[in-house]
Amino acid sequence: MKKDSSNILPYDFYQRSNVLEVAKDLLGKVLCTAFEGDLCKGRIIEVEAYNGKNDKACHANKGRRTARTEIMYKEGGCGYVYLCYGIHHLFNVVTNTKNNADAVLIRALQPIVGMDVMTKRLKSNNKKLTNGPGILSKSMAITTQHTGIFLGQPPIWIEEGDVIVNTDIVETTRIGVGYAEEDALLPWRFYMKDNPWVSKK
DNA sequence: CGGCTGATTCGCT
DNA sequence: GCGAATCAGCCGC
Repeated sequence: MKKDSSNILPYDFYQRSNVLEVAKDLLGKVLCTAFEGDLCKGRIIEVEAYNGKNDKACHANKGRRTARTEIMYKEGGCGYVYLCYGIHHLFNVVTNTKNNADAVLIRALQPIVGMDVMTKRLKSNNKKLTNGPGILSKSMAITTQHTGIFLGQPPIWIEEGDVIVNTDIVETTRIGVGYAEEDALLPWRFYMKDNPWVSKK
């Protein structure tokens, strides 16, 4: 039997100091959005960790602050959404405490609720709805205007998922961060082994 | 201020 | 398998 709203993740889940731990724990959790009455839910299948000022792949590397990255310095539990390649809205979860600019990029979901709405939002057909960071944001209707909002209530929140059993977690390098020199080699991408919703192949 | 690059995706040469 | 779409941030002039 499912519980109701009480299974929304508490903020102390996000505010732990080890972003790798939070990233792995987010696998299997359920990302939810509710815009204009359209409820959508997706199980988190794939994530990447970004470790604030010590990570050359992170926008907040060396403590950089701009209007965009300012969100990552907030306390854990809010969303950081930014525009990539001028087109795609990428959704991250801010972790750690205030002024520790860590974040977890949500890279892929397994749709659970609202596939019809997602399909309508994408316009283009015969594609998977949520197997990449840009496309999942589009399916869930998340945009840069939602950056900075907290994830404890509608329109965007994250719920407990089923307990993960008999599923291996693959740890490997992050995607598209070749510019990060030695940090590009860190095994900070996590996904469920053999899950068909993982991005790329 | 111009030019380049990117945590990507889609469509077609 | 390559390039366009198209914008925020950074660096050099």
